[in-house]
Amino acid sequence: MIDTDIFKALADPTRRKVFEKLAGGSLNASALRDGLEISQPAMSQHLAVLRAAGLVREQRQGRFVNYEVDPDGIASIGTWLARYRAYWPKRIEALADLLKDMDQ
Amino acid sequence: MIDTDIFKALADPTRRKVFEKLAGGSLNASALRDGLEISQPAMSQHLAVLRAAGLVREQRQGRFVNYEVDPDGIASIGTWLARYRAYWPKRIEALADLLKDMDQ
DNA sequence: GCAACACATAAGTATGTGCTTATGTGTCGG
DNA sequence: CCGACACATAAGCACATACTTATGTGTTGC
Repeated sequence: MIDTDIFKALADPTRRKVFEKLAGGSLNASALRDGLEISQPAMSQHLAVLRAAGLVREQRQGRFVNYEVDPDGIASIGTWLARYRAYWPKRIEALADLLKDMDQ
Repeated sequence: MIDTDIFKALADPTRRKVFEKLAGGSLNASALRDGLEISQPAMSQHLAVLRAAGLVREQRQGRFVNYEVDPDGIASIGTWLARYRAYWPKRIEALADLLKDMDQ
């Protein structure tokens, strides 16, 4: 299950913080570290998990590796969530149609 | 973090299957078992996790306990996902406004 | 009342996860 | 070239998780 990897990846608070940082723009592994109190290997491992889940993608630039949000991961969550649209507040049932568009 | 509980709960494939079953309508713990090869205690424990995460709510009926999807849990995921709307396909950027409505 | 039922909880165990320290791989500047 | 740098990987360890078997709690029908 690809969903398993995605949800597992997001189940860790540190990884969600990293992901949120990347949502603000592309950053390399070192830049991602400051603010968060985390060792270099730990960050590297977290990024590997996010990458394997399809939530993040990397782009080598010399000796730096730039990470950015992978829209495919976000889209997967959207698709999963769309299956339960019956339980979203009624006001936004129009959402269903929009999500259907997204699947194509 | 409430998000941690939600993502952890959904990271388990069995729990996602249970949740999907409940999305089809309210069911008691025994009814949830058939189809899935899972012991009674294991199901009970999974339901406790889903309940603690706010994804599911229970309703005692005599000696049965009826479970159903809790819309609050679904809404929480929607709210989380809304923060990354910049990375959704452009076509559904209108989604952002709809999600904003949901927060109230 | 009491046996069968529906479910929860306790305790033990195997496996998974996230960290650590140590080391490896590739790149850059002088 | 070579030392400093940016990052990945390996191995070990503490703790969490998902299961098991056994037992507890409350409800129902006879």
